[in-house]
Amino acid sequence: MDEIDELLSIRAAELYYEENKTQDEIGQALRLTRWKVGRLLAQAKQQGFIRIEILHPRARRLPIERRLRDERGLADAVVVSSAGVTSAEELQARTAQAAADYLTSLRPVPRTLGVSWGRTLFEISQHLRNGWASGVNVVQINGGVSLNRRPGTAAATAVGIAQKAGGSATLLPSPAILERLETKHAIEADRVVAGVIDLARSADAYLFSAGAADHTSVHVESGYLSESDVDLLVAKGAVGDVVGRYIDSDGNIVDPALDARTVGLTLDELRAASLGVAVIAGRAKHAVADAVVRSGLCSVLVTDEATALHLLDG
Amino acid sequence: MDEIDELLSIRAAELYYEENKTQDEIGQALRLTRWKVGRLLAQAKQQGFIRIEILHPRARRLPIERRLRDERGLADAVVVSSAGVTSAEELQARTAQAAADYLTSLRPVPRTLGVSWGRTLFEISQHLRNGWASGVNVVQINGGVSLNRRPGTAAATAVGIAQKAGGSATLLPSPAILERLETKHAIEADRVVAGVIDLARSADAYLFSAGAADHTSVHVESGYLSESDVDLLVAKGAVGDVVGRYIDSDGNIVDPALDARTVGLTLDELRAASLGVAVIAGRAKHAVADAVVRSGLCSVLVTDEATALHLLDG
DNA sequence: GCGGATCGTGCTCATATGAGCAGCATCGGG
DNA sequence: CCCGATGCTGCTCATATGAGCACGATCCGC
Repeated sequence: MDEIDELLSIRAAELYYEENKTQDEIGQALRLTRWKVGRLLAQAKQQGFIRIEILHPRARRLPIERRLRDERGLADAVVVSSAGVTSAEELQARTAQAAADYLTSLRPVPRTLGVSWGRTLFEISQHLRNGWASGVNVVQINGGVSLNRRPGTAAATAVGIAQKAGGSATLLPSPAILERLETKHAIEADRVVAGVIDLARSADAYLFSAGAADHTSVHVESGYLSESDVDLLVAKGAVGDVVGRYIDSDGNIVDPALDARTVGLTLDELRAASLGVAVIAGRAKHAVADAVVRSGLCSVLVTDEATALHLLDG
Repeated sequence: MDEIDELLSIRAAELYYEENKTQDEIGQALRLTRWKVGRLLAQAKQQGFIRIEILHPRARRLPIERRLRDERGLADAVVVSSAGVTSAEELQARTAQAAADYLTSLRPVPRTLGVSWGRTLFEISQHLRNGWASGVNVVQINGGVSLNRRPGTAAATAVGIAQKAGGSATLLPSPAILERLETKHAIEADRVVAGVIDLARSADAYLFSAGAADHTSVHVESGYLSESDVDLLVAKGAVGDVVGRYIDSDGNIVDPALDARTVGLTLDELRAASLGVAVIAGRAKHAVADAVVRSGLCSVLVTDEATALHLLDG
């Protein structure tokens, strides 16, 4: 397109989009035929001079979702728009809302839903509406008794999701990570715990998030790991955790010994699931999100625009 | 619009604008009639959920131009888009380009064009194309012999504009501001000077900018005023200058004594012109721009989006 | 200078969209 | 409980837009 056509296409776009003239009227104004105007507008669009944004907290970015499906092999993806977002909290809220919406629209409705816990999951539970489904049994897929602060959020999350669906929750009565391997084996040998884990393995769908490998992690907050433990994991290449298990950028377990002391579904079990919905948002989680998607830990990803673009460009 | 319709309108907008589906297809996807979809889209637009931007250095904001004409009584207005502008220089360049475009498209082509001088005018002269008009006589409307730095830009501006139009330039051989009133009278009495000013009074159109009342002013740079002179003018309420004459926010002369020593057209002569094009852009000039428009110094304004919005909101 | 290839143009025709209207549901006052 | 007012729905019809095509201009190699 030459200079003169480029300028004309801008003039045409102004009249078309800002003054909502018809292409015919624009043609008269600029002394062009309406077909020429149509072509100019098409070119302006195609060259990216026209930017159309949907400004709404619930807005999604369908073209990016499509690319995630096509280029990253995901079964499905939900990407919330970052347009107009000012704080990390707002982004987190939008993503949680989108995850809640996705869960609500799932067909067939899962009879058993395995869930992890953490800030993201808790927020999703709060964004779900009463009656989002009926008769869903929610089961925890990893250990989650908080040790110090915010006791019970893990339980509150699962129970909240279940109650709002008019179903029941099955809690995993175990710490996330145990200090000694023997204790972990003993806990797993417990009839109740073993039963819950079996139930978790049989879930129709899983909903989980991922944590960044830094000091803000819920595992540090909950007392399962110390800040220096996390530093050590980072030194070994950890980018974050999924259901309490720390992985590197290829999705491999960073510290097998630690992993062996972690209660709940293994990552391979999660990978084998037919429907695993990961909800991961925010700048801090770009690296984990990448690892999760690359290593096939989820089949569905709910995320924000910036994280999605990171996955696609990287 | 209730919550559910709002959400639907967002979903519809996503499919319509991002996936370019037809309203009918969207209807099928969302189980709505195509009329409902059309109404949802109209609502989304009307409620401002859809934002269409034209991203191009030459893009204008026609709705704002219309408001300037309607609400501020201008005969015409040109507002350049600020979208994607990163520096003040870029904004200045866009505005100068727009002014050059406006001048080029002026019908009837002015036979005599009165111009001021300064950074903005110089930039406009550079953005004009060779042959932008034919046979325009350009005449300076205020004194403009630079005293120290950048000698000759005032002359270069007028000559440049004239040459590119295949016409001639008539320079006003006088300083902008004289130190003594007597000298000013003497200069004005000079046959050549008086002739130029008479010619300037008879111009068909005027093109001028405005300066901010601060130390970056060309009058300081050129040595006509000291920094403390400007401080004094500001203390008296000056917001900026037009053709070397400092005005307050109502467009009144701030310092009549200084004004009497300033050579060139008076503001009242400028106000009486049938076509006066003011080109004013940038954050620093919001206040002068306001004064110029309020007091009717120009009939046409070329400016940037932010300045225009300032004029409309204030 | 000639003939083919290429491109842009303005048409025809099919499709998509918007305006306006009659029918129906919903709501609140009598 | 009834009835008119209100607002939403899905239609008809007019208009705006897009797809595809035939024509003529322009460019380039021979």
